[in-house]
Amino acid sequence: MKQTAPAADDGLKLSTWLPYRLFLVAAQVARPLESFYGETFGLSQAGWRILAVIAERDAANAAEIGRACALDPFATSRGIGQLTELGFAVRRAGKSDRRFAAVSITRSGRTAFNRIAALGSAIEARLLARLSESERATIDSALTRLEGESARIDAGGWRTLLEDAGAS
Amino acid sequence: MKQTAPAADDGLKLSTWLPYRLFLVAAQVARPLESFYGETFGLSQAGWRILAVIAERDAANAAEIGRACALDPFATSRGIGQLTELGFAVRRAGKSDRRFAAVSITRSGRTAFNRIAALGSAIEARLLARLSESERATIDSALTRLEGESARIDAGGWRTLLEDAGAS
DNA sequence: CATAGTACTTGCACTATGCAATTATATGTG
DNA sequence: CACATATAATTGCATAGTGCAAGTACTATG
Repeated sequence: MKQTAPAADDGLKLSTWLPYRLFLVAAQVARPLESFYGETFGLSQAGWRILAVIAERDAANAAEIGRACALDPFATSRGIGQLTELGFAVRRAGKSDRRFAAVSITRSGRTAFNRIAALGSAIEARLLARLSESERATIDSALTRLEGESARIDAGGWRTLLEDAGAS
Repeated sequence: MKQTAPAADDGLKLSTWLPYRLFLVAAQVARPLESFYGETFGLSQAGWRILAVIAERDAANAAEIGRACALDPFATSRGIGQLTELGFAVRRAGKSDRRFAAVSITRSGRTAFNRIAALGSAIEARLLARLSESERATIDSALTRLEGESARIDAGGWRTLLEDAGAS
């Protein structure tokens, strides 16, 4: 009476499945960066992403920030809270409409950002060094399309995915 | 007395930084899959990854599983615990050395795996449809190198990264 | 000027995670 | 053969992160 079933199945192998491979690289590369800004500044992942956004976009409101770094409004609000506590950002009320926050990076926030960004650039350089010039170009253009398609997949939800697959 | 500093900085832009772009695609694509196996089977992310590993490798021990899906021993143990509670896996003691677990997928585990894998394959197909044949080949070979390099980056930690960058 | 709507925040319950300590087993040593 | 040491896996507990309901502050509209 055999209980287990090591038999034939759908051919999905984690190690060759594209989304998992992307995830693996992203996760492995994020870990050292995360422990750096965590240990050094007490910053969370959301905090770092928001810091990076307000470093290039002044007086952003919470919704803009959330969109730019794929965070929901709650996480965004908490991340901004963390940054203001650390003195890396300031919240002011919006100019015309005071419901909108106007979040700006501070001088010490920019200093922190530059230190983290240096590490981030070093990581990216290490990765890019493994690729030829033409590979970089291919990946750059392919990633743009994959970003778009993955956003649509996400927006559609799993029900849509099964319908589409069933209707083949 | 200007407190904020929207001035020049290190040129890191989140939206063009390779690790973030990989993360974005992986995260957006994982969300619908995650809500599918979460709602349908009450499976966590770790649970799904372990299920995928034991679907292709019978009688694996916890360390093997952890390595194969990049989970630490604690998360691995808990994931296996979840799978056994759901009836998707069984733990037995190792044959020669009883310290090693021998985790195997059950029939209902395989059924669940096949349903999730179908959705996973549909997602991958949606992504691949956006790429040409030659792009797929380029990305496949590039990802292999990026996986290796990111593993080294992770293993080295952030101190190593700064040393290397400083010694340029 | 009350009503509804928007942008954001907070509180609270729930979940996940990290790490110390524990269990069970195996192996080397006097 | 006892005993210290090592290894694989698990569990307990404190802490941190998340999701969602409700709340605050403001604006727009009939």
